[in-house]
Amino acid sequence: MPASTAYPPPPGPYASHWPGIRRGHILDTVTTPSTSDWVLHVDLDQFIAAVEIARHPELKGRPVVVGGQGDPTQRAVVATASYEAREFGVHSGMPLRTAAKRCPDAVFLPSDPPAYEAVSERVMAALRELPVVVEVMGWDEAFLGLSTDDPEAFAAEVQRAVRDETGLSCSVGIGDNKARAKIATGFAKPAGIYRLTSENWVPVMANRPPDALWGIGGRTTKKLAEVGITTVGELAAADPEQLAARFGPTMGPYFRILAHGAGDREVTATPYIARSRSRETTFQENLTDRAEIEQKVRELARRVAEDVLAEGRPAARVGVKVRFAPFITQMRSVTLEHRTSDAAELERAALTVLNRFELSRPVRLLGVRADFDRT
DNA sequence: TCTGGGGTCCTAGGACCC
DNA sequence: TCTGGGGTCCTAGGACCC
Repeated sequence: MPASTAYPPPPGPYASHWPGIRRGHILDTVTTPSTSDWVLHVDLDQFIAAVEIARHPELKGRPVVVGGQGDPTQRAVVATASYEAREFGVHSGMPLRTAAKRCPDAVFLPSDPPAYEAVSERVMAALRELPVVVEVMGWDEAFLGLSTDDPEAFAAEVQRAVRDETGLSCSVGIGDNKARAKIATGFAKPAGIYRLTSENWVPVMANRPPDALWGIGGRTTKKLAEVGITTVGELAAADPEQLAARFGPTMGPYFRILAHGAGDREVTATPYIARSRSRETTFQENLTDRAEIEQKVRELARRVAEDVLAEGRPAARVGVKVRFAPFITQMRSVTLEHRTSDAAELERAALTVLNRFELSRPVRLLGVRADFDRT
């Protein structure tokens, strides 16, 4: 049984998922890249399930569901479902219990993060062998920056390299920036190649719902619908002032920019600097005993302290997260008087913050977070 | 659908200060 | 005191992503 049931991406030096557009940035909304300047987005197909199938070849062709301890009666969710399992409506984030109901014949396997991490490293190493800049975005995806006159041929070479190195299949999106490359990958799946640039952006995207964009999810799509915006095309044509009034001065105009397909095209291999480290646990049985709750917070704080120490920079804030039954989440935090990496001090701070909660309901999750100062 | 774990960034209100 | 206006910091929560 793995000690951890962590889900991708693991803590590590990964790039931010924030597409990186801010007020004041000059945006490239219409230009076509020179023929030799491309962003590729590589995404492994059903990565976790594929790793498991690779080491259990007898599972090939069967519905496979990976998550938690592999026990569908437990409180846990699906990390990845194989394409066969997806046919039954099983998808990532779904409770294992629900997955078992939808697909009773599925094989349930425990999540084994170290195994996925090891395979991921081989994939990334294979990508780095190519004449590209590699920006890792998680266990199973990366952006590549490169120069070529034939991006499709290069994408096929990427697929070949990954398959030869690891036996795994991947999809490749080709774009004139990161946002378009990322979205293109979705159209390439599985095992395909797709190109999305300013040339075909409007015909491909204009009639899709806003959550087809990277950075707009279900909540925002719903709110946009309330003001009559139901497609990417409508969002692209919306009044920035009105969007700012509804979604804030940064997010409002930013959504419109996303709808134009604009975005950052800088791919960087520079190691990522973490802003925070956190640990959290959902309990199989809710906790009600205060002493036990305190004990769990201590344990989490010590694990966070290890991560802080490994980071080599002191923590500046400590936060505690409590999820009460049925599913009410609260967070409290403090700015430390002085920064520290000391486990005892971080533990003490976490307990002080815990004291500010009213622990009158059963607790289903506890979490501890340390924030670093941004420099 | 009884809903994991680890992150990032933005927003908004209040405190506090000049 | 029947109270302006701007700036910054702190904190809690929301949304999104893998």
